[in-house]
Amino acid sequence: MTRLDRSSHSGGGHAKGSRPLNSLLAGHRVAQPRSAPGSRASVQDIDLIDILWRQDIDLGAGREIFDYSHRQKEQDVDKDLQDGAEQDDTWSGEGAEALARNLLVDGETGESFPAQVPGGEDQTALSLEECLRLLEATCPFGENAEFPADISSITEAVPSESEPPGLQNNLLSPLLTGTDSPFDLEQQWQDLMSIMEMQAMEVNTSTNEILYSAPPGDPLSTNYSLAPNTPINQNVSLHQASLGGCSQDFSLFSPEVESLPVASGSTLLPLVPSNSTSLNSTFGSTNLAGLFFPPQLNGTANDTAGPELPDPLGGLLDEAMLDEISLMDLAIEEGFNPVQASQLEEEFDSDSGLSLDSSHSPSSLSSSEGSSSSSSSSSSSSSSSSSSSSSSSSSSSASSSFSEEGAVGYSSDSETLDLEEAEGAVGYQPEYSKFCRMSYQDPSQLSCLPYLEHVGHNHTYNMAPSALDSADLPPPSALKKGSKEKQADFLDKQMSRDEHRARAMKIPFTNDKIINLPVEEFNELLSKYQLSEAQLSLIRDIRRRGKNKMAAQNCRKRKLDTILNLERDVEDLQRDKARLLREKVEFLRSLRQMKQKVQSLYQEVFGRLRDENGRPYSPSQYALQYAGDGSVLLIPRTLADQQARRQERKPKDRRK
DNA sequence: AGCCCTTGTCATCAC
DNA sequence: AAGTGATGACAAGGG
Repeated sequence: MTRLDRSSHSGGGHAKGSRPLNSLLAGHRVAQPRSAPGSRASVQDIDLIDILWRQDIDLGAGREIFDYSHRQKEQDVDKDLQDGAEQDDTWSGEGAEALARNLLVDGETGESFPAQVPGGEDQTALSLEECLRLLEATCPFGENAEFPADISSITEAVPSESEPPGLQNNLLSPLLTGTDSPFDLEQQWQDLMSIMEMQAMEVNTSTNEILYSAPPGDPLSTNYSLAPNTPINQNVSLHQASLGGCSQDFSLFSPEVESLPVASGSTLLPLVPSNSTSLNSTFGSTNLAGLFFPPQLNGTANDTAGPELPDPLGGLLDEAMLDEISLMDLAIEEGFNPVQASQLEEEFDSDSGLSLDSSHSPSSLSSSEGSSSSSSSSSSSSSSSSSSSSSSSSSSSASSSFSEEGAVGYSSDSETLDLEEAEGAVGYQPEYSKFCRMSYQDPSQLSCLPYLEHVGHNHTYNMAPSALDSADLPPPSALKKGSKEKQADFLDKQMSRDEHRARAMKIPFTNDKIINLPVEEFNELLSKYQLSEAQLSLIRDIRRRGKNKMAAQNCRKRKLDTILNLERDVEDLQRDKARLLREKVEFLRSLRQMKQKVQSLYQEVFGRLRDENGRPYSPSQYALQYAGDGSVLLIPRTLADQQARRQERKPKDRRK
């Protein structure tokens, strides 16, 4: 099924695609007087297509396009395409033919109605079920529908006889203004279109269906056209949407617009409307204007304006549209990939923790530690909290849990040691190596540190010689070859400056104790020995430096954790945003479909109604109204207008 | 030799 | 007030 096929069905189909509008219009004017009463057709004569025709008429397209006689010429589309001049004649003939077929033409709107079916009431109530059945029966949008090959025909057909001359070209205007849109918007929109396609949302199908049946002013369709390959339209719509208040005036789904793409964007430019009122003018003949347009849009409707039944979905759509646009923009900005997002969504659906505090964030995981700590047996006795942390973070964050550095005491709740793998996968080498080195600070951990680790970069000045002896023993081969002197040199190199100083000052206990003992025990230790002032001073410096060293390491770890957590938070937010965008698009699509059904139902029901004389009701004089109990009432338009105004005021009052 | 990274250290502040 | 942690800044060592 091609877009072309579908398009024909809606407005295009009626226009029989290629029929030049000027010819259609001319023919119409000649053959179809504004009022052609007297012609009657029974309900039986009305086939589903007829109903759809009327629907399309109500959609606001020029009635010429939808003339009944026109429909009969559907099969001649190809021929019409080939010979436009001939179509003028054909059209004239069709108009006459329409009259001959006893079509009733609305005096104001020019809509043609199959006349007459006995039994009609001013107040006609139909069950909702019945209406739905009718709707299903009329299920429009045949797959084989034809798309108007000549876009100009559509655009030309837009202006109808009932429209003010100056407004005849306005139907497409909002969309055509897209030529003014910045290129980036166009590009973004195209990107978005591709995204939509990737999501396999069947957007094209649903959209096209709507496109060719929905009234041009349908707010829903207006801003959410997902049909691809319509750069101009898309561009405009996005642009307009960004303008907020103007968004409602545009109809991306309007048949005219959708049919634009291939044909000619340039030719459509002249049709740009001057203001939003043009829409109402365009749709003046439709009784759906009120139903499918936000009330405010109907404010300037002329006498022939359609019923002003409030659109129950209008308000929702308005907000939704704007939000949607913004979301789309965001998504585009960030290169939202729906496919990836969907995949990730499942994986991270529940994971949207945004805590930036490394100490609390589940993401603050010590991956490097996991690897390094395991090798370095990092966690000392004081590394209390680390072990308890069961972070779920599988992310690549190399955030380190300081649990192994018990002495340091930095441990985040979320810290986990199972990040080793994740980090390795990520390849965050700097941190990894860093953490490996960091973990040795706790003397108790040194026993597990790889020997080469210290050889390469030994800053364990505060390590007690005894600890170094056990932890930093050279490889067996070295021991075999090395003499005691070599060992001494090696150990000497392994000692930190403070250790050297302590040895030089003949401090009677290890730096490890000096640094890690609690204050009370430390003081007890000092009291046990007779130490000089120099020794005491050195010991205090060693303790201070040792603690500060660990503090610095922790500080650096925290800093890295924070950065990593922030990065992951950004990723999570992007995923969430993508998911929300997808959901919103889905909701909007559903809403659009519902609106379409309601619209079709309205047309179907209204088209079948007949007064006591068997004549159809004029859309300009009557309107259908949904009752609270599910029934549908036929009420005078004046009454409907009043009610619509009332409902229009309510929201305003609420705002106040 | 210069750059970058890691680590230690100091100074300072806050608790 | 002392002890300790946190952190910016600087310097040294190593790749």
